[in-house]
Amino acid sequence: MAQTLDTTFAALADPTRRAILTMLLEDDMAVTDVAEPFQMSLAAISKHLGILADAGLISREKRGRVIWCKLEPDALRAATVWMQGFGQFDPVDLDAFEKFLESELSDPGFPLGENTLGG
Amino acid sequence: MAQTLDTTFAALADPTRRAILTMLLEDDMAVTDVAEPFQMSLAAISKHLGILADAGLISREKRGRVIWCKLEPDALRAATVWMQGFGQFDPVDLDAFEKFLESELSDPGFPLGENTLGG
DNA sequence: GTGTCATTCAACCAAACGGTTGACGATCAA
DNA sequence: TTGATCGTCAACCGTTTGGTTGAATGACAC
Repeated sequence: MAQTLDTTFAALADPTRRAILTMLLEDDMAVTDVAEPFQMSLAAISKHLGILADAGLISREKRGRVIWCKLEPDALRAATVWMQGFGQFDPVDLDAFEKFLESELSDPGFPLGENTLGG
Repeated sequence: MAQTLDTTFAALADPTRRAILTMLLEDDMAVTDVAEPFQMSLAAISKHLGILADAGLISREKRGRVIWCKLEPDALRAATVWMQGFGQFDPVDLDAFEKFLESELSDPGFPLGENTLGG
């Protein structure tokens, strides 16, 4: 909710959190399911989700006893504008990103828990 | 030099370091001159510059007894691609960035040392 | 050489970070 | 009501971060 460049970039600086965002790009997920591929405690994942939510990068909605996590890509807007201003390179190569996502989500992918996703 | 998303985003997460990058966008600068607008020690700024250099976001070249700092915007490429992949919004609004820079660099701008530049 | 300027290094500090465990409140199912 | 599941909270722990100070290095100027 803070929505500052500070919190946005800090949230993105952790590979576990980037991996979570990548998973949520596919579909909304319950907290337990988010935690499943990682070899760390549910409480740790819950903290990461809190940080992502504070940065506005995800939202959480409680339905029954399950909390659903949803990507909020608009939160990246300010940060993207900031970075593009420095980069000044040609239109970003989204094909490269697609390939990156494929290799991350499909194949060996998770379980991770340590360094992954370009970290 | 590390050039990972981890180090890039971590480097960008600090408002002082983003301010330094903004200054370097105007021109190359000596370490002492970089430090001048901030109300913190030269050693602290030197550390920040080290972090930016480790992330590949700046380079440092020694000429005589002066070390010149230079922006290396290409280091933002991987991070920009990553973020754009999530954002999926329309071409980024560079006009907004120009205005942002104006307001940051010209008017009250520095001295800062705490929270600034959208932090 | 002597001094001065530009920058980093080393040691230290408080606060924040990323993780753990165990207890807890809510919700569903029997 | 009892019990299992979902998720967070609270306390703790070791490491990292962002800052300080003072000493050390390197390069110019006299």
